[in-house]
Formats: sequence, C-alpha cells, structure tokens
Amino acid sequence: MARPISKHPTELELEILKVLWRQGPASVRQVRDALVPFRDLAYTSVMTIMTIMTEKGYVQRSKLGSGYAYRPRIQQQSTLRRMTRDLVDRAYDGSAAALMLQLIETADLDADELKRLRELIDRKEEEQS
Amino acid sequence: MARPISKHPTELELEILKVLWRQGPASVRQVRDALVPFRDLAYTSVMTIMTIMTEKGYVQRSKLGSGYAYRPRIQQQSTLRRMTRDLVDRAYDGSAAALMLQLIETADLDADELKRLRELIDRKEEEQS
DNA sequence: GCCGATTTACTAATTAATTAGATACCCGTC
DNA sequence: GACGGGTATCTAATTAATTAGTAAATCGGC
Repeated sequence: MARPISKHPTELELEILKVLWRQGPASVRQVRDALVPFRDLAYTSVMTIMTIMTEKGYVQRSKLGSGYAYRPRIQQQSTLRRMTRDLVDRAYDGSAAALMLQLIETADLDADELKRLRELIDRKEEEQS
Repeated sequence: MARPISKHPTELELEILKVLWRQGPASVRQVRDALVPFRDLAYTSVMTIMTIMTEKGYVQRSKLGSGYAYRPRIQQQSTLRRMTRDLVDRAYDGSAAALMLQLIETADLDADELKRLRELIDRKEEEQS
C-alpha cells in the first residue's frame, strides 16, 4: 500500500556503484570526492546512501583503519543487463528488437560503430545457423 | 533537499499511458478495466494517478458525459526515446553503442530479427555515405 | 425535480529517496 | 592517556509514489 522499493539502484546509488566499479574498494570519503565535481553532496549524505546500499546488499563493507572500505557486491554487467531488461519489459513490451530499432533510428551512431555492429550481427547469425 | 520528481512517467503512469496510446481517449473506468487483469487497483487509485498525470501534463482531460475523457499529451515514440536516452546516459555513460552491444549479446534475438536488423544497418550505412 | 448510480474531489496513510546536522566513537599522535 | 581529526550512527525533515476510503458533485432516468 505504499511506495515499493526500487528494483534497481536509484540514480544516486548507481553513481556510487559506478565509482566503485571504476576505482575498486573505496572509503566514503573517496567516493564523495569522486562525486563532488558532478554532484555536491555533504559527506554524511553519501554516508547515508552507502549505509542503505549496504543494507540492500549492493555493497559490502569491511573494517579498514578508522572506517570501512566499501566494495560492490553486484557486478556492472549484470546490473546493466537487469536495468536494460526492465526498460525493455516496461516500455517496449518485452521486445528487445523494438528497442534496437529505436536506437538505430535515433541514436546517431557513427559509421564506425555501425560497421562494428554489423560485424557483430554477422557473427551472431553464424552462431545461430 | 527531498525526493525529486521523476523525469519520466513512473511505472504505473506508463501502464496507463500505454492503455491510452493503444485505445485512444478513455475514461478512468475504461483505463481501470484494461489494467485490472494485470494489476488489481481500486477505481479511486487509478483516478488519483490520472489526476496527478493531468497535473504533470502527461494527459489532458475534457468533459464527456458525467465525467472526463483522458487522452495522452505525450507521444509514445518520444517518451520511449527519452526513457531510453536516460538509461543510456545514466548506465552506459552516454554510449548507445554500448547498450546495443549488450542487447545483441544477451537479448537472444531470433534469426529473423537479426536479419531485419542487419538490413536496417545496411540502409543506415548507405544513408551516411 | 428527486433518486440513484457513477464520477470526481478531498483526505489519509505509508514507505522510499534525498539531504544533512548533531552527536558519538575510534584511532593515532604527542 | 588526553586531544583532535576523521568516521560512523542516529535523528530529522521533506517530497514523491502508491493505494484507497469517504464525501461531494453530477447526470440521466422516471
């Protein structure tokens, strides 16, 4: 009867995860320093979110010096896959092909990207036959 | 300093929009009837959301008989594009190509879809050259 | 014109998300 | 071993999102 918990990392949680994925295990301070240029947050705000993330199982913490080192417990690949899958299901009625069409039509990929994409599809087609 | 309003239609709002996109202008009752098989909501719950959607500008209502007819004010295409763009920005650091790779690798498209996709890319490549 | 059904408006309750201050705790240094 | 700087915990406030009940308005039929 109330707001259900988000199925995925929220906007800010994802930003924090991206820092951890990029830099490996880090303290709250390190994460905060990495975020601050884009998003000016108080130290305790980042702390609060990271505590929640620990409770949610997104990150794991282990004692290190005076504080903790935080590291991701979910992988980037699988997280992006889940988020993408969710968009496909909710917005494109489960059709990944529909999303792909949309991307090709609107996402102005450059020639190089198109070429690589085609090669990939060729490879996939061979795999399937 | 508090939860910012969602940049996109929320889960339920999108469900409602999908009904309106599919069926055209509809009453709250009609929308509710369409939703109920998947999501059992009280009439007034749907009403509440649709009122909020009116305030947000997602839908527009006009008097019809005893109540209102609601119709979308945002288009499906552009809404999906915005939502997709947002995922690309937030999760794939702005790289549509990265998302596309992910889809091709994991989304088990069938042979037919792959073929159509390749044709589309061929066409795009010609356009660009 | 009244009555009942339908529809809308108002009210309410709950929890997640976001932001951050105040306070308590811990650890190394002098 | 006291102090100080950093770190963590607790508390707090705000708003969006979700769900739905109650009361009020409205409209058509008799």
